[in-house]
Amino acid sequence: MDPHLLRTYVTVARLASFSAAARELGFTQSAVSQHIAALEHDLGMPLLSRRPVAPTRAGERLLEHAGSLLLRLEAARADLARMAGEPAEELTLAASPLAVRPDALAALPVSRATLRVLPREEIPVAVAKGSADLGLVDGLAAPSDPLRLPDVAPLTATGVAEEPVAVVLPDGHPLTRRPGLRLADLVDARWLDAPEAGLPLDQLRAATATARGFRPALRYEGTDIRTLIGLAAAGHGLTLLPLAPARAYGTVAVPLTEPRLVHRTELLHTGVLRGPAEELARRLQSGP
Amino acid sequence: MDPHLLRTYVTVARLASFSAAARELGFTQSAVSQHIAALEHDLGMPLLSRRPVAPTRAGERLLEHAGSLLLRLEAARADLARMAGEPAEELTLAASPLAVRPDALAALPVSRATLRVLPREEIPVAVAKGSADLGLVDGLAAPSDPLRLPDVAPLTATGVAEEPVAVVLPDGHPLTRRPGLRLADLVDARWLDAPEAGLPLDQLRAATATARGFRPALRYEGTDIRTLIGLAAAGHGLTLLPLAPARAYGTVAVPLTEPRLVHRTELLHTGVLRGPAEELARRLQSGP
DNA sequence: TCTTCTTACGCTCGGCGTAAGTATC
DNA sequence: GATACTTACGCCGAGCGTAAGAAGA
Repeated sequence: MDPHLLRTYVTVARLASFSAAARELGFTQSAVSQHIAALEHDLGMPLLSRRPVAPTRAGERLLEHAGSLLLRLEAARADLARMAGEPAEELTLAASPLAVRPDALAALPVSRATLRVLPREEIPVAVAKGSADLGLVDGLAAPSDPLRLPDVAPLTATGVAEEPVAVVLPDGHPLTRRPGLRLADLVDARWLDAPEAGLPLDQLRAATATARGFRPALRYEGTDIRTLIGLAAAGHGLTLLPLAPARAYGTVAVPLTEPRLVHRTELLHTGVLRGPAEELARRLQSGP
Repeated sequence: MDPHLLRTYVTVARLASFSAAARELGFTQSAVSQHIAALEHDLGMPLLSRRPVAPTRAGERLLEHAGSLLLRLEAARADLARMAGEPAEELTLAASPLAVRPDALAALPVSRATLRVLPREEIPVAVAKGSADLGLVDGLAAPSDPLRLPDVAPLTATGVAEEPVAVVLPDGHPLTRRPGLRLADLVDARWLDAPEAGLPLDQLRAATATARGFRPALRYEGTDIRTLIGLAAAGHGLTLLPLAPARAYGTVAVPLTEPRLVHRTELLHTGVLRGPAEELARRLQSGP
């Protein structure tokens, strides 16, 4: 279970070829063969079927383990490396689309900073790997509950903002008049499926015992919120957004009152913060 | 960052001695010295201060990473090993104290089974490492929300039971008459601190923005629920328990209505279930 | 027959133990 | 000076590449 062997294993599995993996890793194909043989011998079972090269059942399972193992290994190295060098002049902030609020933008230093917008799940990974110094993630949670983040490495999360969530309705929709909406009112509605730009609807599923999942309508794969709101306003389906951006373009959005959920933003970082990263973190936390 | 080196490192750090670690690991003390030197060279920084042997700041951080890393490595091996051998006759069920309900006990096979009661946090670890085939964990959650479990390895969790939670009150307590209690009514109360037997109060803290933590009273370190109830009935402090056990001994317990939380029990297992484990899992899931 | 993985074999280097060295209590 | 970690050095084995072998398309 040497990480080197695991690394070759996942590469072989991904490329479905010993020789291609060898090229990518800079080994001879013989070495790759020996790696796999060693791993299979160590675990006492075949991991790959040959011709065509495909993981066995056990191999599939190993891939799940290996992924997070190698990620954590990389995270540990990156974390320690950050402690060694000097405070680092340049700064990278990774944020999910809805986590970027005006006050966060105001806190950014004018130069030597990069703002990288990524899908929600990739934020913790980016911070863990060290490809970002700080992360801003958003999500749905009960008021003052922490977000459910995949713990990909020992990261520290601190809440920086909470605000109500609202359902964006097309102009003239019958529910427009209401001051607040319950999710139960909307079980028959069609929802926009926007995994990158919108809020994760699957977190709502648990809350609504009545609804057996959400009926998806159009799917939007971009990260632009304005487009998402446009789609909702055009009647392609409902979408859930934090109240402020939901109403930013003059669209009609009604707060969601039941279940009681808030849009929460958390700041993610590793153990020690120094230099510009520390400065930015302080400003983001005291910001709103 | 070879796992062998990490293992040596955590051992040295734990024992605060190179030579003691060498004895425990079956190496010469010279080899241990070389391991640490190799690790420090690889990461480019000192990890341990010598005389006395103690982790540096970076070393402390590495310990956090190394712990979960080695655990996951062990979990991966155990998981794969379980897929290889035959379905295994003996069966071990690890459960937290409050997860063991009468219906779970009824589902247990009469022989060749072990029921191991452990503190809540150790259940996922036991299942991951393979020292238990199945796990039953309990905790507090919003209705039909999954529990927040530390993801120590790719485990599958399925809900098996949910029931109301109640506050155990001493006889004659002023709040006894009420049909239901809100946590806000109880912020001034003293709570029993029973991390192993009781429910995790820290999960409540987030829910009560008003209360700045709970005022702890007596601390109980055992796992026996009857004792815990006895302490509460004797007026040593309040305690939170699932409704049924809370009232099992004729004690006064009032359901908690706000925040809306349930006592949830989940079944934990790894990817594939075979033999008696599969049988038991099915019975536990359909049980209540 | 060509491609692709496996096996044989030799070489090199990593890693362990023995033993000598060094620093701290 | 005793204890505990480090360094020197030699030996063995792990792991890589070259090259030959086997098996499927």
